[in-house]
Amino acid sequence: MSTHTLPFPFPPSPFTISHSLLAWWDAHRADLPWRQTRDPYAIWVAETMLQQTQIATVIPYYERWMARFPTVADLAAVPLEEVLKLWQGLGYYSRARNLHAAAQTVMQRWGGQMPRRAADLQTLKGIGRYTAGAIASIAFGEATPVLDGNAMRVLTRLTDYAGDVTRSASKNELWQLAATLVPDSRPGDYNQALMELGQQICTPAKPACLLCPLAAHCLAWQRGTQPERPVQSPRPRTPHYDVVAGVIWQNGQIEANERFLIAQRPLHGLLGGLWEFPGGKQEPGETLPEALRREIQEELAIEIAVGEHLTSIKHAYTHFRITLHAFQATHLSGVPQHLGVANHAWVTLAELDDYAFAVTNQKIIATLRQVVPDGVNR
DNA sequence: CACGCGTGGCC
DNA sequence: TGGCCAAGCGT
Repeated sequence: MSTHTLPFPFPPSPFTISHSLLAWWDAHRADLPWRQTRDPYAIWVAETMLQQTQIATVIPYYERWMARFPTVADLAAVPLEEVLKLWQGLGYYSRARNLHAAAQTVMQRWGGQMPRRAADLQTLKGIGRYTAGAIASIAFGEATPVLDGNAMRVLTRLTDYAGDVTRSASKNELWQLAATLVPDSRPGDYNQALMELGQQICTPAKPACLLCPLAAHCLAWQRGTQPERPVQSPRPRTPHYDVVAGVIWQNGQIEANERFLIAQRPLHGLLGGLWEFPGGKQEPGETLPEALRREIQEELAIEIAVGEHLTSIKHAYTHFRITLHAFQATHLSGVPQHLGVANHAWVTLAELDDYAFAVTNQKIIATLRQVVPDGVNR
């Protein structure tokens, strides 16, 4: 049990809280794929996929991943392309790149064994304070805290904490509280119980306080302030952009084994390392075809003629929205196989399956498969 | 330290 | 519908 003092008064003893929580969890814990093992690598993969991502979304990705890369050695041995392909559609692609790089670090620097202590785990790329605590407590039994969005909601309500949790100073106080509460016995179970309480009972809207094992100790429940916790400063409104993409093929009429031009995005930044149909944002005062011609010229140094509109796709990212307009286009002076651009490829419709695309471009591909007649590219 | 980074579900 | 939220991390 940690001996840190709380930054605010909270009478119940840590043992009272952890004991009630563990009793509840033993009766109500969900059966999840990554809970059938103590393999630190499996826990690591699951925790990384679960960052900012819901359980139901993660499960099929986790199953595919563990079937394809059962050990850290398997992961370290494959090229990044294959890793990104398996991560396709899961989002936050730096997680996949970091997992891959850290697997190679584990092989080279740690002799193929995951480090056991939270402090050592946190030196690996993509493993921060939360994930280090999760792996160390669940796989190795270290009495170290975790604090995710769920735990933060539970703890702010339990103590009726009024600080703005978007500020890191507030998060530090809550980490301290979390550390105070972690028991020496079953710390991994306790940490999972804390998060699962936030997921199942202490939900953002309409928490089920009547079913909560901690209600007797909960200051927000006593005061009726659950809806006001946690306190968060509002996010700014999300802007909207119109984006164009060119599906570039050789002739106006589709031929057998028609090839399309795709480009790989830079390894860092938005959708880093993924492939896409080339294009970009529309500037003010530009028509969509004008924007497409300009973007293609800047990116690939070729001139195109913009043809038929194929589809428009609305998509919401976290901080902005786009409408992606896809056009058929043809290269005006024949199709160069080498563009002087490193990360591009001419591929058939069937070969598109080998590349990792973001969801917006997956939708363009789906449209393309309907437009291109059967028998071509098959 | 504030911000960029994906996608899907919910209302 | 747009905004909020989800087992966060790196810079």
